[in-house]
Amino acid sequence: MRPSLPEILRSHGIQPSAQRLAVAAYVLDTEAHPSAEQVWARVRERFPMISRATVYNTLNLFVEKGILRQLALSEGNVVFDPNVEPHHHFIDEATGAIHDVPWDSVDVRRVGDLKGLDVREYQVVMRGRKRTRGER
Amino acid sequence: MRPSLPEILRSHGIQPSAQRLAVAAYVLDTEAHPSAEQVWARVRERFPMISRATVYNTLNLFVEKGILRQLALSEGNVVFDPNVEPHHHFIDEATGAIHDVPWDSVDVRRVGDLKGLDVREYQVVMRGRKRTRGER
DNA sequence: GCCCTGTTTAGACATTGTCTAAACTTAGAC
DNA sequence: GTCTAAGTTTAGACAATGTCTAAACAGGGC
Repeated sequence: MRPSLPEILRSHGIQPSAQRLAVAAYVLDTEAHPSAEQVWARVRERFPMISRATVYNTLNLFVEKGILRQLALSEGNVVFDPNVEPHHHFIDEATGAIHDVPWDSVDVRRVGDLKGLDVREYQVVMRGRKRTRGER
Repeated sequence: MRPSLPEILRSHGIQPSAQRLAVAAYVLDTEAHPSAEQVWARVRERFPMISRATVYNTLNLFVEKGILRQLALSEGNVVFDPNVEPHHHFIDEATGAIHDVPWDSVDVRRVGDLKGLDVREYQVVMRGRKRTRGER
């Protein structure tokens, strides 16, 4: 069973507040990889008085505390991902949608062998189209 | 021997002009992965009357015509790369510098096997530090 | 020379994000 | 319950990056 939102925040050193919970409720439970403006729009539906600055502050705080990851994959789109475990990304060229790809479904080798480079983390970024229907 | 700049532009369907050549002279011959503003600053040193809009137009045109690639790797930084062949990227966390990594120096397998995804292109994005001295 | 087409320009505008100072809320001490 | 200090939120100003527009400006073909 998943810990409650206030527990998740507290366990990462974040003091819960109504605004932070509202942001967390949306952003920790989406696969949509939303931008900051999209998060603001969504949260405002249920919490119309929340300010833009608070949403930005909160997202940055969550990233800093490690419950969210910030991604910049396609041009000019910074986006948030609640999946902080290592994984890859697939970008649908038709729609721009970003999908997570499980770590184990791709083999990457020899990354550690690059001379002169101390690679601390990596991911494969893929671009293409989602297949229609069940082909493959 | 490398074709002259006007030939490169023409062979990609771009009509050469003084401004386009000035942008090309810098951006096609750098490994620095500059942003649009950096390109503007650099080009202006030798060509002080060039406008910002022209630099943006020209870079977008070059990307569209395939002599330049646009990258968005680290947060909020859109950057240009004259290397349009497949290759990977390494981002130095200390400096933010982006380095090209040759395609063959990393093995990636099973990318084609992902079900539901038709992957048309991919790259490995690595983050870490450059090693000091000759270790490894 | 004169058109026509394509290019360049300055500045207005849009979008995304940060900063500031004041107002507000909370937790804990009393 | 009240007080205070610390932390949080707010609106709006500001900054950085990028696009758009309308006018000015080549340059080639006639």
